[in-house]
Amino acid sequence: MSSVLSPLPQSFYARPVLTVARDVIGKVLVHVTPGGVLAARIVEAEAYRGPEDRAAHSWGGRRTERTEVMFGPPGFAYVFFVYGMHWHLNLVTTREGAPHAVLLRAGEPISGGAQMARRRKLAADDVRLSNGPGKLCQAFGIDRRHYGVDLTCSSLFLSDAPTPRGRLGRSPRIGVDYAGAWAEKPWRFFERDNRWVSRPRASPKPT
DNA sequence: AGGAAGATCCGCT
DNA sequence: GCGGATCTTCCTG
Repeated sequence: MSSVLSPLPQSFYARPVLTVARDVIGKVLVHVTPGGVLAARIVEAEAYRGPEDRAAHSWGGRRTERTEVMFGPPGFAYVFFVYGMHWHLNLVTTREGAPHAVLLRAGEPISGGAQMARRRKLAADDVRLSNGPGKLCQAFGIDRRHYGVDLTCSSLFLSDAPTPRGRLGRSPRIGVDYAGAWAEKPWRFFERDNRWVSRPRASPKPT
């Protein structure tokens, strides 16, 4: 049904970043490719709220060629490259001038599993297909070409959910230990008891 | 001009 | 659990 695979409007993104990060859990990420339609329920996401949030790339008002899209209107894709080999996908939120974004960290495949498996070199039922931000992008074929695309009118978009989400979990964000007190903020949201979540619980802290 | 670090993943122990 | 892979981006000197 094409009705369940239509882009959410800009108004979905034009809200506080923590609200969007929470509400995106259970929504469906869709990528229409020549090889077929890829779709996955988002089960894990994180909010990044520059310029005050030290964990955000837009921290301190850093406005560069890379972060530029975050300073624009909501509903666009912020795609960046890390660790020399991984791409990450963010949703720009809130309003123009507020460099806020939601990182999509994991998804549960519901369509196009064969293509995802081919890209990931795994079996179609392997949880490692998309249980992490880099894995999700590789499975979906997302890279620099998707930087700045309008998520309300592109082949890449977020669709409303055909099924309700499960219980919501919260924890500190992953991999931002360098951010001091900001690293402790519980700005990671995930669907509890879903096996596609990258880490079921918050990572233990050293004493 | 140079270098350090990174919103990670994978394979091995 | 640990370290290597791999390269873009940004800050410093």
